[in-house]
Amino acid sequence: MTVRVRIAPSPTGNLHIGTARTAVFNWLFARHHRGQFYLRVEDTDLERSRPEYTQNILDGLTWLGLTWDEGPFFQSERMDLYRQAVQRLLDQGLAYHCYCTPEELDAMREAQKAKGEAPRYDNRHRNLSDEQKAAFEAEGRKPVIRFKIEDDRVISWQDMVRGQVVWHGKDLGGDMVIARAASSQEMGQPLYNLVVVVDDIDMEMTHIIRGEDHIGNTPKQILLYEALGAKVPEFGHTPLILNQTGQKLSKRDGVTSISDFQQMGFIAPALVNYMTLLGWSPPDSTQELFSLDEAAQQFEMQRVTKAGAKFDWDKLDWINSQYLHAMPIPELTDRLIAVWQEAGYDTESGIDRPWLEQLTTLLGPSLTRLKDAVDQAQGFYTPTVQPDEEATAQLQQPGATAVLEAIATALGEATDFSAETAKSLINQTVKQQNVKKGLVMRSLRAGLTGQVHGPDLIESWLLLHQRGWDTARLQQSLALSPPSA
RNA sequence: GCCCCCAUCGUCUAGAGGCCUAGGACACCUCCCUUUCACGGAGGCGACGGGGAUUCGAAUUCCCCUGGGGGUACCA
Repeated sequence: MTVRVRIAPSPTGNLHIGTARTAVFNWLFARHHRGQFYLRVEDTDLERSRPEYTQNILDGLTWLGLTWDEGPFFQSERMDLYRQAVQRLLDQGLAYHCYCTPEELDAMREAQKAKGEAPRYDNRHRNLSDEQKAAFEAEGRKPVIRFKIEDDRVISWQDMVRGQVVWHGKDLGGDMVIARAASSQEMGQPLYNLVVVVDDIDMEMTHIIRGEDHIGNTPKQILLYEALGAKVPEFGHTPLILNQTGQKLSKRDGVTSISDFQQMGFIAPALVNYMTLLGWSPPDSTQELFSLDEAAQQFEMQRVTKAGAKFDWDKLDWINSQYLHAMPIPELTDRLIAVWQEAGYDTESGIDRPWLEQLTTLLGPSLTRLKDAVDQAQGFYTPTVQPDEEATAQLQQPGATAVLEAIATALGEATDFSAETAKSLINQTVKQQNVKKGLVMRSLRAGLTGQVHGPDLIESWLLLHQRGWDTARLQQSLALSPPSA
């Protein structure tokens, strides 16, 4: 039998990292078993669903590389199917019209709570007579449709990650609403639990892998599978991604949507790698860096953890940096050019590809996120220097001015310029000024870049020289430093 | 409140009765590399929530407690 799984996001927000992680597990499971991965957009809540969110979700999954084999299907386009199923349940006497008002239900639940009981629907309209129904209709009440859940039912399943799970019918909150209120002739909008089951049956899903927050829906859905005469699929409830305080990660926790991570400079393979590690580890658990395809080969639900995992920015950063550092220079250059252009840097005038690749080579090892390249490259896209506090202090050091003057002079006399030239200029200055090399290096860095920290000085100098900015910068820094004695 | 789930270093995890003096990774600390910063390399710090039970032997099995989380809609 072909394995068939799905990701079923609701377009009520951007692609959430929790949803994406569920998608990762489903994708890996499908690939591992050479099965099919479906994408279904659960947009039955017309009030909250928005097309731009759907787009964001599709874009996000694509960006992550979680390609789907079938879909996207839209539930909003499949309403007839759901209504037919509801009608069937009605016809079979497994569902019925309930005329309770929201106010009545609230009052009932309040009373139950006050008595220390679990709030639930007490099935009061399960056996209404025709007269009673007529009376409610006459009042203008519009009924919802409820599916019968027997209190004494025991529902259990073998969960792919949790083992045997058992629920009792009485804990399911009473007969459940499967269609919203509407006049009894029309039938209201079908609701989540019903719709999901109808689709999963129709699409022949074999395994349902979803977040643990859905575990309470599973017994209700199993009852619906039975009522609709369908085979019950396997279920696997994955642990949730938690915030710093250990609660389910939600939009209120700040950055949680995939597009935000993308925006911040994380790259897809790194993010997906990290999400996979949040709740799963390969058989060789010392291996932490792997591609989606590598993970798919080894993926098994048995290795999915049961406990929730706190989201850890440090680890994500580390993984992202590993990918960035391992990326071939041409590719990294392309990505950085995009980032620089977005930051408003002119990557074209007076610049050639080799220069860009050299700069990328210089900066690459210090990048954690692509966006880091904006700050780090700033000095290479600005003709002038603005020495910061530390650099200014360095320029005030005894002998610093003389050193810069000497280098500026020698630089003016140099005919060609290479790493060797730069090194010999430095050594020459050390001898000529009779100072420590450290003074020359630090002063030169301060004078050239305006900072006391940064990437390799010689390489930086080469890059600046190619732009023709080094001499002017030295002069500029000289103007700020005290005259040499 | 009620129901369900979970419980190993600060964090992510390995561990399916002896291989555990509990392994790896992130973070942190030290050293090396580097006359800067970072990268890289080598070390270090650091955990089985508590109590019973089973067993020759328990991080691993069972029970209780404690703690944490999820759910409890005419949302998904």
